[in-house]
Amino acid sequence: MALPPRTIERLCCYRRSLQRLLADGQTRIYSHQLAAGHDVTPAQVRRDLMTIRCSGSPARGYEVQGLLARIGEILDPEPEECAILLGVGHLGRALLAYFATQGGALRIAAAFDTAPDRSGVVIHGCRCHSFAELEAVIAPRRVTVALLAVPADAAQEVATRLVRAGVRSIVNFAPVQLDLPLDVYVETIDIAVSMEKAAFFSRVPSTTARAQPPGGGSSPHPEHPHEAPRNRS
Amino acid sequence: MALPPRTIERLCCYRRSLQRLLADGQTRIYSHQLAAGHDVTPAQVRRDLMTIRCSGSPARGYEVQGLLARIGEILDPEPEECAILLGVGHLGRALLAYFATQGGALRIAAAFDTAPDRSGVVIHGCRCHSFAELEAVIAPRRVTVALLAVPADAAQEVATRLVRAGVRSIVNFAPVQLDLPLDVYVETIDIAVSMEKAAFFSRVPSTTARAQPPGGGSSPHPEHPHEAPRNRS
DNA sequence: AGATGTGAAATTCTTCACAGCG
DNA sequence: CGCTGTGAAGAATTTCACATCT
Repeated sequence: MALPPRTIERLCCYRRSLQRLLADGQTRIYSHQLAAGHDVTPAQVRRDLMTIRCSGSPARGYEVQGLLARIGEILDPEPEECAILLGVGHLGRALLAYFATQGGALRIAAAFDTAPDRSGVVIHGCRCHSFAELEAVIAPRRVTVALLAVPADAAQEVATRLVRAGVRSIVNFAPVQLDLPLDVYVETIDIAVSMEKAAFFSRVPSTTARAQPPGGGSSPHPEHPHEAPRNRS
Repeated sequence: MALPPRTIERLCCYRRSLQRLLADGQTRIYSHQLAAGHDVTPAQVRRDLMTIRCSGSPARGYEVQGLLARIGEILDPEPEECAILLGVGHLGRALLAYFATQGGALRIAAAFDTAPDRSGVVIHGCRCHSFAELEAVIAPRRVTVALLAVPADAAQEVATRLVRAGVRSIVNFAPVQLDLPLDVYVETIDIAVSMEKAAFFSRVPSTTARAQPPGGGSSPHPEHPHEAPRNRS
């Protein structure tokens, strides 16, 4: 089944909440509870869960474990899948530190950098290789995702080489648009853009202001009073 | 004028290209050229530029400087505006390093951390303070954006305090949903989610496959053959 | 009463398609 | 021509609203 991109994103988020909930011993949850933690409407949660064919009971809500199992079926990589990191500068090291502790299902199996003094060393539990070894190191592995944290002017070249080596999906931290085959998925995380956006919306409080119940007066019957998320774009 | 969030995001990206172009001495550009570098259709570019009331000439395209000036009017912060950084761990330092060199218009004026050995030092040109000094340090400044790079379990507390101190906009790197007043803009950058999404779409090549010209045969007249972006979600 | 499940409506965003200009 | 500017169409996404269950 083909799932909408937005739904996938939300499922990732729901899952984190659900895992925490399960750890805390909560076994059931209502759509509005899950919605509250994620700036979405309960209707959105129900729709998302419906989309992945999860169902709950009006009396008891959804089973936390059931949701986690189903979301896991969709999101979990196969056990042998792994990620690699390209570029072990400040950002690369931060990523290694982050995934060394808080890491999800996908582990960073290897890192690569041009600087000779970064080759061979182990940083936050991850072995760092020279770029020359790229193909050799990833060939025997099943590398699903590459984290591209190299300088902007090297990003395209490295990305092209990654794809030639078989990588199907790239999380790109370089502030450039990568030109790659259509069947390669690219998710760009552009911190400067996020910051500019944030600065802009701190001045102009977001176009998509939540639609107030139209008409000036007090609407006599606000029906479901609890269906309102935050208003962020 | 209220601009759609997606348009704002694209304007940030266009601007970077345009700045590079200008530096290279190019004075004019057509919508399809700008589109090519950003995975959007020329129609989208024209629509975006129309939305911000830029116009070009059919013969010569758009003036690069004119576009930059207009985009600047929209995106540029006022000169005294600045950003602050919360949390000087691995990620925080990476952010400081990044903005020390490649920084845009908004400078990081100060950083904060709980660790005593990080107080008072200057990292990548940015002075690091103790959290106790937060209000005192930011009070005389006009802090528009806060970069929140503290551990997940501290994020909510710090965010609340930031808002109380007058911050209107937060770029949140912690993998938690912040509960804040509606008028505070929050942009969450969740690397784990991005990676899970990337892993998923490496397996399931994206719902929104670009619509092939329907009907099996060769369409006799594919009209504008050059209006096709990448297909990423 | 308060949930879920879900067609249908609404909204947001993108693309089409073409008039008009140079 | 090939490009801009743009109304109108089309997609994607979200929300409404209500039948239904417990």
